[in-house]
Amino acid sequence: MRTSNFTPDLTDNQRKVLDFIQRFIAIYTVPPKLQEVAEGIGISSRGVAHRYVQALVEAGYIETDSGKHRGIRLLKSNPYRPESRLPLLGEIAAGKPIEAIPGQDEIDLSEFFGHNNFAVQVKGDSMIDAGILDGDTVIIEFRETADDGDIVVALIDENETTLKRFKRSQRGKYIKLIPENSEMEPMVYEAERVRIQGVLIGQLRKY
Amino acid sequence: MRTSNFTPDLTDNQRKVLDFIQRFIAIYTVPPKLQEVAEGIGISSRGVAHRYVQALVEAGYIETDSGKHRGIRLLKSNPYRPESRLPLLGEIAAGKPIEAIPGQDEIDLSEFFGHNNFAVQVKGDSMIDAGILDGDTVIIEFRETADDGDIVVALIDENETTLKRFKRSQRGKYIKLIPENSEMEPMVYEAERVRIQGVLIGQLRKY
DNA sequence: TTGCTTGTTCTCATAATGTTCTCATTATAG
DNA sequence: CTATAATGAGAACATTATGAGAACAAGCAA
Repeated sequence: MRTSNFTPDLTDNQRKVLDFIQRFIAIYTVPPKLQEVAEGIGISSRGVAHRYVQALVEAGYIETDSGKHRGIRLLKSNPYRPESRLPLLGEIAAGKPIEAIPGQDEIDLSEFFGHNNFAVQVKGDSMIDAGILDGDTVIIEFRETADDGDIVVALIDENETTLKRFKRSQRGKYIKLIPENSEMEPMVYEAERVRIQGVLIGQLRKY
Repeated sequence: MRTSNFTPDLTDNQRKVLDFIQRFIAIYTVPPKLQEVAEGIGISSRGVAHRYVQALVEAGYIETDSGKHRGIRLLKSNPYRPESRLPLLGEIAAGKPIEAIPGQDEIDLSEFFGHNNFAVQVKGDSMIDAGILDGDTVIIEFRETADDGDIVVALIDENETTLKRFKRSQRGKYIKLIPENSEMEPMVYEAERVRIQGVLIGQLRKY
């Protein structure tokens, strides 16, 4: 519970409130309202929460937009920034223990969270040979164009949506949508019938 | 890019509306009308929906083609989405356009970033039937015990590390490490020779 | 065109939130 | 012990945010 900030000018509870506000913002991206602050530190009075918040204002840790809902602003940077990186420990199944390779590298998932991205849950086995199983979640970048070989979310006849590998015919008149499953056949459509909704940029699965 | 030092320029419901509009466009490819916005956030008044939409216009998030039906255009996406969550659009590949999953409209990846987790890059095809391909990244929770059926990172003879499905023999004297690849055979070791380093909790792939 | 739908502008109410108090209780220093 | 600071509850009030719906204008389709 010890943090790097040593703040002797705050009481324990004021410290607790500041801590809560920082964590709240990290999680929800918006500051808490007084009711939430109160609950966050285990009391029931908005008035008391307000008193703590004012103390933090006077101590110079935060500002408030007086009257506005969720009007708290942090003045110093938030130590609880959400993490989107993980230590990457090296390749597995090689001859050495994992521990022998200290975390010198990390993997950054922030590109998964871009503004035009969304996640879709996959139903069915049509992409099983590409390692995309029924129930997996795929991450799609919202785009209207794709390159040959991309895996795309395609809308057919403004009606049916599928995840397939994309290929254009030589003159661009037809579009071939190729399942990655040896038991299924590629489908060919006139280009006008197919609209790209997005391109696969990632895939993930929770166990 | 989102920092912590700001007061939200949108109220809770205004954010909800922005979120709804983005999701609506992703699903139906056209912007919603006010009636749909109203229903989308659980109110019945077109007038109120209009007020929210106007607030978003003034905040610079959207534009409207004044008077036109479905005249909303997105300008910038909302910065209020935490970097560990993605909008989740529902299941793909069924016969219909993507539908939202009721009750669950985003996926949260924050559990991937726990302190005891690390990422490992997979080498080889031994888990290919489980949809884990060569080059994939798996997310491991650092643990020393596992249950039967878990996929684990196991260290054999303090020397060799592999990713396999874990199974204990009835008396616990032996441990079977099962590859998910029909061309490979399970391996059996005396329990002392195998040490669990972690358990698979997630898997991801970048394209 | 006609008739219906949709967007826009209002007013009126109500709920939710921030703010300021008073009063009581607990912890702590001296 | 007493004095003081810190804490908690909650009432009362002001302001902000929200919701319903009427009335009218503008778009849209048959």
